[in-house]
Amino acid sequence: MVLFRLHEGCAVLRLSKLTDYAVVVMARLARDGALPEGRVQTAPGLALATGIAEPTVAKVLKILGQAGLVEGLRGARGGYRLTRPLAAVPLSEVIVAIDGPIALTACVDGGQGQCEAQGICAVRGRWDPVNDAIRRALSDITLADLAGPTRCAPATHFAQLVAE
Amino acid sequence: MVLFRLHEGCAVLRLSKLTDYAVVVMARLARDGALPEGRVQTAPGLALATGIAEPTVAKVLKILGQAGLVEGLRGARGGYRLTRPLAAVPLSEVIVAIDGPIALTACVDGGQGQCEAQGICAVRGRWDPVNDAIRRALSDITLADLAGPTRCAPATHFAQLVAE
DNA sequence: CCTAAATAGGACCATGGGGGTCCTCTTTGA
DNA sequence: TCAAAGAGGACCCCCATGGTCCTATTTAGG
Repeated sequence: MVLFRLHEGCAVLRLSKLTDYAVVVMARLARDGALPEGRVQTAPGLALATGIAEPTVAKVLKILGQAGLVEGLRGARGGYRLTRPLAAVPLSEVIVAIDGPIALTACVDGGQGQCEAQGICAVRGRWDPVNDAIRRALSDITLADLAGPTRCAPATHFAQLVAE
Repeated sequence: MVLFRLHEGCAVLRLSKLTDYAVVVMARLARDGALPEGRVQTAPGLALATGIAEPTVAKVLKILGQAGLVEGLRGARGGYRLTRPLAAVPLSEVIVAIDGPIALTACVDGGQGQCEAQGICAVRGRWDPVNDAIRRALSDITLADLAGPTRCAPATHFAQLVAE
């Protein structure tokens, strides 16, 4: 399972800040019409719109681009746009793009040889139902469910704004 | 959601090592008959049985004791025993005991005033379905599901054993 | 009554992974 | 030809976690 701490020390599950940013940035792209075949939005512009630092926005967009979740157009008048509408992007895909595969323990899928060789790990394999449940929950929710019809800012960055 | 990294860098969701240890230690308590009203098991003994460092085992047991998941008996011939059978302990309770409340973002439950004051966070509140789904998944699985009938070692510690 | 064994409850420190920034190269429209 | 923008890295700092240790308290047993 993923526990999101977000530095408030109140939550066990951690969602990486970058994933939080990614959701916000993609929601902003959708809001501004940067949809497939639509007009693009620049990283500096998205930084201004969301309040997230520009280098960070650029970093997130590059990662999302590698994962195919956004399309980057280079050169002057370049920018980014979504490759799919938000409703077609499960949250799990964003998490995987930013943080990697979703699993609770290292005892998943791979690593069988190790555990069996030692023969002391009876827990091995039993985390699978948990992992599956988590993955399913994350796959059933799309970015359209998270992004409201209006503008938004990341929860984490918001805390920074308040603190300043 | 909770992502368990476990230092292999392959998983997005992170489960804290201490939680991993807690599951293993509690499973060992059950295996050795340290059930409610049963005989107790000492921290040093559990350390030997599980291969986890003794100070770490002691720390985990103290935390579990504060959460009421185990009962500690002081003095000579003292030790720990479970307060409930494993089948009555949802995984979520162990996670909460070790890491704190389970939630994906800080935008949950509390913090309403902040977000509304700023008026820029449209995502707020929309994480709730995700959080609920995760909590539900973690609550539906008990330690009995994770702990096999035989002995076990934590996945993380196991990796250390292999590496050495 | 005294001692040993064990828990309770802290303080304390090191480390590594993530967040964040910056630099260079490439592409492309005007 | 130039400026704007993405692509792809390298790089650094911070702090949360994991791990250890110390002291006080409790208690069985001789």
